[in-house]
Amino acid sequence: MMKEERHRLIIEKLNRDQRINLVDLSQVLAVSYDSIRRDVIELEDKGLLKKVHGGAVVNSYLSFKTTQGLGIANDEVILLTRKAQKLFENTRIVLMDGGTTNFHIAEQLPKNLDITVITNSLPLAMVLNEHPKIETILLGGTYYKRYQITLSHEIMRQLDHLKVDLYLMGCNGIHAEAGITIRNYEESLLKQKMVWAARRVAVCAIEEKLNTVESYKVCDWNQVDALVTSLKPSDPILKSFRRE
Amino acid sequence: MMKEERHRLIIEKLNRDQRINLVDLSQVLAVSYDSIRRDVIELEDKGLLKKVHGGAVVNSYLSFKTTQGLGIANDEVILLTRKAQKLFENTRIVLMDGGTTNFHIAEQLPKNLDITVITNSLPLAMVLNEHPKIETILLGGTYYKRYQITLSHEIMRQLDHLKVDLYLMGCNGIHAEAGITIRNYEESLLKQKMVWAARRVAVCAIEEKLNTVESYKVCDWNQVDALVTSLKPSDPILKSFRRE
DNA sequence: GATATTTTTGCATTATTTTGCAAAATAATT
DNA sequence: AATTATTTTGCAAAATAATGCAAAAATATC
Repeated sequence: MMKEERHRLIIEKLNRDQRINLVDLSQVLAVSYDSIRRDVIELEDKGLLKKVHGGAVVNSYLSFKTTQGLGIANDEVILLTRKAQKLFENTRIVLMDGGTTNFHIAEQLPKNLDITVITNSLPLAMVLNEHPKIETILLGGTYYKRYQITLSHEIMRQLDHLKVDLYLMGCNGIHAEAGITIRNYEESLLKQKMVWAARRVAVCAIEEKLNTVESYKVCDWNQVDALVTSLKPSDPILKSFRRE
Repeated sequence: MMKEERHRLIIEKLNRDQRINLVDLSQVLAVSYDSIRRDVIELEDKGLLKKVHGGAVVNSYLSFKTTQGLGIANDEVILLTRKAQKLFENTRIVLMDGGTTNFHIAEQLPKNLDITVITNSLPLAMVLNEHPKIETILLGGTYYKRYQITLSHEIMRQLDHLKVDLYLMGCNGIHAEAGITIRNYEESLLKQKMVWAARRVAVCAIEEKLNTVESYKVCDWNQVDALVTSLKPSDPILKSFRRE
């Protein structure tokens, strides 16, 4: 039996029973305990289940559905979140705003990472419940249900007094000429301020955002210090973004 | 049976019965008394219940983790939330803090209610996603994962400039002599400020909170303008709370 | 089609976690 | 004060997890 097929069966059984047991599974699927264990590790990496001693349980077993509307990470996003982890090295205070990409990056941060995350995204703050060592600070303001973030003048004022090591920016469009653009005016103002408050700015984006332009500009491309994508650095799509 | 599965069953039973007994549980789940006791300790660490001599009771700050995924509020809470709706008549701006009771009240508000809710509770803000006409303002600050609320000096300052029509206060203990009390010091300071910022203060509480006292005092009983419980107004338990 | 390369698998060994037990300490009850 | 119930603590056995390694299988390359 092939690995992919086992993965499918494991997820199916998990959805039926809410939990699975590794020993049972290895017998039912007639492969070694180790293979099942490795399958479960892979599925956990993809965020499809939560491994526990003796088996696995569905991801939201005892946790609030923060993923409401945020969807399950696909392979491209998983690769992206993996690569993004390097940004957190030698970093103490990180600013992260909304968006699915940032959400998944936060979700996959190492459980013992000891940093401070400042955010205006409610789902992002809540997903960090599972990371006991991360200190989370939530920026207050009017709550925008659609994007599940807060926005306010108050935040602008708070950012005046802040200098963070890294700003992980979510965005809609990235273009070498047009710079970073998004779809919401209010949010673009906030992001400008966040760029200002950060020593280093990073953008993590899936392929479809590259070389696209949206309505409101946040900053120029040269104000971004790092771009993380799922592509190989040599990919021709990235050509226009190369500097020097 | 796996540990995680027991945890789920314990929380489920706790939500049904309001309290559980360790000896019974160890028989029902067919594991040793010690294992159950250790389970309960772990669940208490997660803030999902409160351990008492010989068993455990629901934690009023029971994170919505549980209520969301694992079944629904019980009859007492449903009756309470029904009655609480009346508080929102002729009200434009409401301050609501954390706690399951407030969460359920917010969840059950009429879909077309047109008010502004100011809160420091993330689950409460998110549950209002389903109420398109309610404007939500989130108070920012350090995020307390355990209670899923924010706390900060910043909030105190913001409340200085605020006068709301109604403050719906969550609490742990209500007593005619000792007043309103809770278990967390920082939070008690915030609640004091919220009382100050409100023209009218209401407390919604399940029966077990009546006539109990916790560590930190928020205010005197006579500072509370309305008490909503699942009991009939004539119930003898409410005798000491009667005024006039 | 044969060979090299990578991926997957099962096994053995070594940690780690979980579990149940029993003695001692503490709290509740009469 | 005596009795009973519950909690705490340390410990050893059992179950499970992690790791490194080599054989087998699948895939790519020539």
